[in-house]
Amino acid sequence: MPRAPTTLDPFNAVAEPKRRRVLETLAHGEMPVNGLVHTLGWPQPMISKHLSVLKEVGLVAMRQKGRQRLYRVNGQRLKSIHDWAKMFERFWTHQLDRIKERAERKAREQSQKKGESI
Amino acid sequence: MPRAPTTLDPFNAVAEPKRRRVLETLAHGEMPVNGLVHTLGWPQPMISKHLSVLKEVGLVAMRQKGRQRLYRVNGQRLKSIHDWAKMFERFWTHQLDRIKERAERKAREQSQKKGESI
DNA sequence: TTGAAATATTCCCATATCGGAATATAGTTC
DNA sequence: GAACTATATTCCGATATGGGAATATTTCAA
Repeated sequence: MPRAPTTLDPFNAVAEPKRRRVLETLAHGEMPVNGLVHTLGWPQPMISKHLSVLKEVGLVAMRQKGRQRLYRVNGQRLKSIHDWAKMFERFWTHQLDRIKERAERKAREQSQKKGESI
Repeated sequence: MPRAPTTLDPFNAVAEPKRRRVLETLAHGEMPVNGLVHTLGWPQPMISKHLSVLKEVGLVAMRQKGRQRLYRVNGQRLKSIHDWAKMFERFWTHQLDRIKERAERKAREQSQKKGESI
């Protein structure tokens, strides 16, 4: 079984670093494809292909304006990633974890010393 | 060029749905490999392999206790995902966007009507 | 209608992946 | 040190991928 398709969900789509850069660029505001081409300096087909994936998973939305296609970030879909990560919030805010970690490190250093002296 | 390695960064590691489930399970607290095996009901080598990826990118940490290996979530690494997504926060909290979106939808409906009447 | 601009799609290929099965390794207990 | 427990690693094959190059499609303008 191969890896899950990039179009399976926002997590897979966002795994590709270049697609993250596209989103970051669009964070500045709605932009046509050529805007991204010039800002990022990548070949146009490459931009279009990445946009296609982002659009399929709903991370960006598009509207047509003349012969241009203006892409923009879709907040709701990005929120889903944010919400998922938020579920681990206590692991970086709670002071308790740092204390526990320090204790563990000390314990490890202790056993380390013991090992070295053998 | 194939897809970026899953061990490139937390984003790639977390793309795999099963690895997300492993992390969610570990959110309940430190747990040995067999704990995950019994909780998730997947083959042990599968759990070990996913843990290996998560560990390589630093999303989990491990400590040995007898013959068991206790895995736990690493908050700092998960925070990096949270922080990245947070950069788009205004796209789901800011009221302005919803207003703009509604205006755009209206405009689209308008041109839609025009098209239908032709 | 012909042309040009803006964007999307197709075809190709080298490659990392996930799962399954089997096996290897480390630590414990007797 | 033999048996056992807990976990990790290896080997395998099918598959979707991302980039490059070329090409197709859509839209406007003259």
